[in-house]
Amino acid sequence: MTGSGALTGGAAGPARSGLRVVGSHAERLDRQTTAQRVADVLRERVMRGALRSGTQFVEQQLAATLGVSRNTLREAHQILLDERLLVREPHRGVFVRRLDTTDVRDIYNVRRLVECAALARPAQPLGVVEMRAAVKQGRAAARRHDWYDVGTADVRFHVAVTALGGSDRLDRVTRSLCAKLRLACQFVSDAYVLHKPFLPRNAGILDLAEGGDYAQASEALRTYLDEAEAVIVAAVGEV
Amino acid sequence: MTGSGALTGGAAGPARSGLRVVGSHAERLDRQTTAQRVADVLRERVMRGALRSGTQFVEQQLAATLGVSRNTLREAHQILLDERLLVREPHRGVFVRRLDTTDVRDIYNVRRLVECAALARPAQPLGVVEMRAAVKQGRAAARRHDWYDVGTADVRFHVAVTALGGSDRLDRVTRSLCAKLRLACQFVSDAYVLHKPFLPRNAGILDLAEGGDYAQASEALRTYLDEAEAVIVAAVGEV
DNA sequence: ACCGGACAACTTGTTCAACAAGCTGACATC
DNA sequence: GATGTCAGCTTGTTGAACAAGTTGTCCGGT
Repeated sequence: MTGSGALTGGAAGPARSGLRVVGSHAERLDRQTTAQRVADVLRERVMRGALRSGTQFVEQQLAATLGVSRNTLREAHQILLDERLLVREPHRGVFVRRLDTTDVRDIYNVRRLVECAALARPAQPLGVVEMRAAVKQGRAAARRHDWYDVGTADVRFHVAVTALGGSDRLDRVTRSLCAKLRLACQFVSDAYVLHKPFLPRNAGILDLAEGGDYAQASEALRTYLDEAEAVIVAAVGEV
Repeated sequence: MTGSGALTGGAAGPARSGLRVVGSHAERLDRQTTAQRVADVLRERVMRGALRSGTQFVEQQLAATLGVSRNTLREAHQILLDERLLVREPHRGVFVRRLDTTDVRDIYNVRRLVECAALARPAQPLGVVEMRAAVKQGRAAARRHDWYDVGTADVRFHVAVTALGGSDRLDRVTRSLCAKLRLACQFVSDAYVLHKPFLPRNAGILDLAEGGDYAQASEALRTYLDEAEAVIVAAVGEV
């Protein structure tokens, strides 16, 4: 161990101290393996756009700078490979995934199906409080002109919408799709254009949901997704 | 390398010879890494029920019998871990996942959403030929009393249904959920009870779809899923 | 008989060094 | 200009080693 300490990334996650009320039947302790932490660090870098689409992860070099062994790094790669943030070309290397317009359209098709269904017939209406928190976080980030954080808040909002449906698995789908979409965000010339218009939209959807008008909220969400798709498809298409 | 040859699994996949028309922008060659092949072998064993839910994968021993190194085996584990067929308890080991009734219900919720939507408004109606092939395969397997293969055909049928929707990502979701459900099948006392009643159901859904009555086909599918859920929940619940 | 602590055996977590397999680009050849 | 060869580099895989953590056992104290 070189002790470079490159792994002391950021916050390890929300609300993690002492004993946890175990969700259903999951991990007992939140201790993470090194490979998972490495994956977290790399995921964050990729989503922030620090590693552009298409750049290669060179094992030896990356392992050295992160202060972990090549084997451990490879385990981390496998995690991100499965999340489809990276792709592996045998004997050539792993690369940050490139999304094309087909990918973006497919992702939005799935999001329309999943999110709109959850919002139209919510199984856990109490989830709106999380939506509200996300809107608040987004506004605060916008005031700071921290567009990455605006994006994070947006993801949080849409995961919250999905959570209304009460399915852990669908939550994971939305989270994963939003993460992948961030790969495409780097093609939008400036983040301002990408995120700003969608803040009031989320707020509008929240209002409708809080008013109990889920049908109309779901419609508004569909419009949101259509427009977001158009923006990103345009950005990706002109590369 | 011990040369035990334990990895020479089964068919590497369908329709793979010579040059392929590259799907969209994916792998150029179908060459697999050793870890992937190991993962394939283990996945097959788990789904066949050869490794019961809860059994531990002991690394040293398993690596030896498979004729691969511990590191490679760990990469394979990571793949199956990502697919959530296995769970890891830090410093204790990886285990074949155990599904509870909550899991089963959630899985069927997602399947209802995804499959019924695809069948109700098919984007690629030509996909029915694959559905038909799956029904045929299922009947043939039933005549042979090969209930595992009946299950495989059933998965194929429902993936085909999902494929009508035209979304690669949703296909993967269905495939993954069906794989996980197989973990629960071992709790059904005999496979006959589990699979036999659903053969004619699939055939009925196929008839409706071929007749162009997608709305009613979708309804029939929903009924199918409701009943299948009940059977498996009952089996898992009484353990 | 019950409790808690020390301890040994074992498994997983991680690293390291080495070599085999396969890709890439440069150079030589026709 | 097209093709073949070769060296250099990166990834794929292995085996051995040690650190860290878990589990069960033994033992003395009460």
